[in-house]
Amino acid sequence: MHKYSNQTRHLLAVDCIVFGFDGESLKILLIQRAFEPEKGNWSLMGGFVRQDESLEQASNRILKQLTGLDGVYLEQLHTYGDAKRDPIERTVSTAYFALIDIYKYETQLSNDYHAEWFPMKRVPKLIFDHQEMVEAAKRRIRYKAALHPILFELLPDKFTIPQLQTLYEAVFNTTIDKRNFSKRVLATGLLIKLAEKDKAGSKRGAYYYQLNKQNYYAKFQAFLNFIPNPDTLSL
Amino acid sequence: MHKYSNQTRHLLAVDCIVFGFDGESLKILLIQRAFEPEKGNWSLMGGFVRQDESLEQASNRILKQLTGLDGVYLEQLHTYGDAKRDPIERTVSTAYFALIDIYKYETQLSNDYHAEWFPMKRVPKLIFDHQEMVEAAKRRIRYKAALHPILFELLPDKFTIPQLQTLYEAVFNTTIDKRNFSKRVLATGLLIKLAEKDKAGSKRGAYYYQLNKQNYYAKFQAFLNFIPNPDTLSL
DNA sequence: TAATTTAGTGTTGAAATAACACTTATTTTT
DNA sequence: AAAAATAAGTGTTATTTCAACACTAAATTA
Repeated sequence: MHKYSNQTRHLLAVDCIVFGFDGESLKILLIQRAFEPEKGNWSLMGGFVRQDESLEQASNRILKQLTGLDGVYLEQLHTYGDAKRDPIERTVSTAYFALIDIYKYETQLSNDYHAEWFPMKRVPKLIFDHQEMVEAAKRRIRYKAALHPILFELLPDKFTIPQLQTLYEAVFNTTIDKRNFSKRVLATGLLIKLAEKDKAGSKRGAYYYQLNKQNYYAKFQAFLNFIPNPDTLSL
Repeated sequence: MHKYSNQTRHLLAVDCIVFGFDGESLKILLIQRAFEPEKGNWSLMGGFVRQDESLEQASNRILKQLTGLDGVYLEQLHTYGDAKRDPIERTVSTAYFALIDIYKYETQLSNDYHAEWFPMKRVPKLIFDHQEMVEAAKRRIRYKAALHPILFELLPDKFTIPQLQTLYEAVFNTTIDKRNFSKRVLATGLLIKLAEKDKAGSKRGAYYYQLNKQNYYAKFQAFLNFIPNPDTLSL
């Protein structure tokens, strides 16, 4: 029995903007919608919120369905509540953005959902207001990454400084002086240098680093100023 | 007729965290809940989202009901969707925070809603998860105000630099050197000095300033670094 | 063994920031 | 009418941070 009688009830959904980094560019995982309307068109992965499920549970469930991954960095982005945003029936949707290690993504799932990675710069036309959600997610990841060390979530456990720099350059669509960059990131105290080298990326090989988890959690909220002149970039 | 059949429908609400500044401390407007459960206990002002109303429309409607104000600075904070957050019946609530000029607030409305201003540091126990919403709003206003000029929304059209400084000191719970503060804010190019003085606050009187609206909108998104060492403050 | 490729590192000038104290205008008190 | 009290307003300097800049080292390939 409903106890707040007389109040309208609404459909509630979550949509996930999934970011990955392939060493080259920042990418977003999209699916081809399986049903009408807009069947076959590109869309974010989403789903309805169930009766006894929190929004976080719903988004984690949907993310797991799509990627096979658990325990992913997931952050609530914004709730989209325009009465006309879904042409079928009014649906309010909370968008979450996720940062995953693209190499942990289970690619066989791509087939199930007709999923595909698109470079951030070449996102196709999307259904409903998903375009707007993606734009907001792009702004948010840049905003947040300029101040907090979230981009490590996109890398594997072991990574090199040149890889990290390429990631920052991709996210901010800029180039950074490598001497200044390495000084800056090492000064955060977030990195632990390993003895091992990555021999794949270059002839000489670059040392692997891993996150100092303790410092990472401790300093996460501080303004780290990872990026020179965030002002001058169009965030 | 429902077209996404089989999907659960949910109650949807908005709750508003209303900030004001009385020249002394940052305050939050709370109401005494008018009905059971928790009747008479302190609560945020909120209400259900109607059938054909967006979340923005709902929050503006509720804010107007409570304060008499239109066109207020209103920003979506977060959506709270825990299945058990409302003990009566599952309700998902999107929290908005509002910044108002406390002297434009129509105080006769206080009676209708048993509303009262509470200093940010002395917020009473609140119903449901409203405490958590208020904490999130406090973090957000600091985070945002450290980088963007939102606090002007709390001041009247004409204000003095000492008033502005008191506001920043209240929000960040710190003291700021007044020479450095005035250099910093004047350097933003956001202020226009008026010929008139405010004679109320001091014997000598302080010059009034007003916002340069054009620069305000143009520079709003830039990282203005309004606050020295935002790191060292517990944001 | 010479050539190629990418990793790794230090210094210096410029700009931003933080620390600091006195004078001025006005009102209130004596 | 003069003195005291109060808050406003303003500049300089040392320190820190930031941006600009180029060569050497390690390993592979030709």
